[in-house]
Amino acid sequence: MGEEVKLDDSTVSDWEAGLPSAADLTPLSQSLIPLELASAFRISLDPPRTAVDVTRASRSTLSSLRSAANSKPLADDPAVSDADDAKNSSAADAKTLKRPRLVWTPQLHKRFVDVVAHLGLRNAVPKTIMQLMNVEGLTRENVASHLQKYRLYVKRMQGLSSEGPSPSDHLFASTPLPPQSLNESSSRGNGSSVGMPMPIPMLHGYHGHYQQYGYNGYSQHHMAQNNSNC
DNA sequence: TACCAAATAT
DNA sequence: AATATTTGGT
Repeated sequence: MGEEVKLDDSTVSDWEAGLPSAADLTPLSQSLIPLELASAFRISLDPPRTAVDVTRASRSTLSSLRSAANSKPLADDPAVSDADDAKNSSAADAKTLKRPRLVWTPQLHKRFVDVVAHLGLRNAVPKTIMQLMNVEGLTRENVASHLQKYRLYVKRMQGLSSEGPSPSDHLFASTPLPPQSLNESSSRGNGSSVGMPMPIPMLHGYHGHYQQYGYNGYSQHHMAQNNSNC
């Protein structure tokens, strides 16, 4: 109850405003204690950190700040502004960096299903789905992998119509099946029909620029049972 | 290049 | 078990 600390990119940017520039700081990859001193006083030095470590650490920091502010401690946030990241570690490593495994929370999965339903199963391909979901940090591969499983689930469910989902279907079963949306224009190869004025009324909700879907590196353990039914 | 299903890896 | 990655094909 009460006390909601709004924490977004602009807030973080404000904090960063007064800070020394990266050039003024000793790189984290470099030890603050000279080697000789360290050994003289038996100070154990931290192992050297790579740029990847540093980037991961700052992701993690921002991530935990956001989830704390969210009072939604169970789901972390993928959204680490790459605007800032890009300054530090060159643009190249957005690809190079090993992201934590994506966790398909019920919210994230719901968004996925909404988009797929909107496109119709025939037009729903990974790239388009990813774009329409508009979740920062979500990759085409993430979506492709999930889509593959989802298709199997749908096929399985259609085969055995009128039968309840298997107990192993937790996630998929938590979202109603796309009402046979095998519709929509079947043009593959050039999907420019999507994204213009009329389409996608159903994707509400996201006025803000950020999402707090579950991405999240560690602890997949306790994921709360978030079964929101309409 | 994107896509796909299947197999396989983590 | 859930997600990622590889493979071999369109």
